[in-house]
Amino acid sequence: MKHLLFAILSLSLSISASAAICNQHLVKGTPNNSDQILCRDGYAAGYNYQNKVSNWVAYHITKESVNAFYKRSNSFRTDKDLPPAFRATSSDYSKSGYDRGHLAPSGTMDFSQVAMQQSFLMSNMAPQLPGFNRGGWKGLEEKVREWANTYNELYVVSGPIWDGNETYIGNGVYIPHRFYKVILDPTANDAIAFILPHRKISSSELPSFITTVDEVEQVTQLDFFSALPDSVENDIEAQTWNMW
DNA sequence: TTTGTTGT
Repeated sequence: MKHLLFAILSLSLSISASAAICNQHLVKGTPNNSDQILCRDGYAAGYNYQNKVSNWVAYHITKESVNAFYKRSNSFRTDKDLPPAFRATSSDYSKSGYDRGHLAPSGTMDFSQVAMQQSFLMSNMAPQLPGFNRGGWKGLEEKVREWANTYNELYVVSGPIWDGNETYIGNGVYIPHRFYKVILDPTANDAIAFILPHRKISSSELPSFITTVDEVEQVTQLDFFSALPDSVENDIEAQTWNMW
């Protein structure tokens, strides 16, 4: 009986702990329910069973979190929290010509060893061309870490844009034609958004991909920052933060 | 590289 009570207590504690972790990243709103929401220390993800890639990953970062770092593990792991039929695996990507590109970046999730390791779950990956992943995509995330230093605290949501005629690698991992990133400064209530074409891009091209949160919502059918008061949400989503 | 990967 003691053991049973202990088991129930631990289970409820672990459930409330993971809900609390999700709450931290989703406090400004959940973009949509997707097929399954995954809660990690460094980010929350809305996973797409059909495409085997997350529709969105959301992460709250601070000046402190981006300035702490653990050594990159490079240990990519299948996400066992997903039903087996819908899991992407490293072998899907192997010899495909595409990188296992992080949606929530390792370099931003490395404030603890656990958070860094969780960034290597395959549910946080999308097929990305090397010239994209190691070029402009990486450059934009470096910019995000700089902005976290400048503005103290940010909410970021990032993911693929699906247009319905993608091809796939391996056992059905779909290749996005475009990717988005939306960034909110909760202190000043300012936002900026990017839509990046999935091709080789350099960091110097990034300013040409700036757009509004409204535009990203239109092409993804997601709803960002819905927990903000409507007037604030409408205002920030229609303009671009002059931060570049 | 306080980063991002693949292939041997």
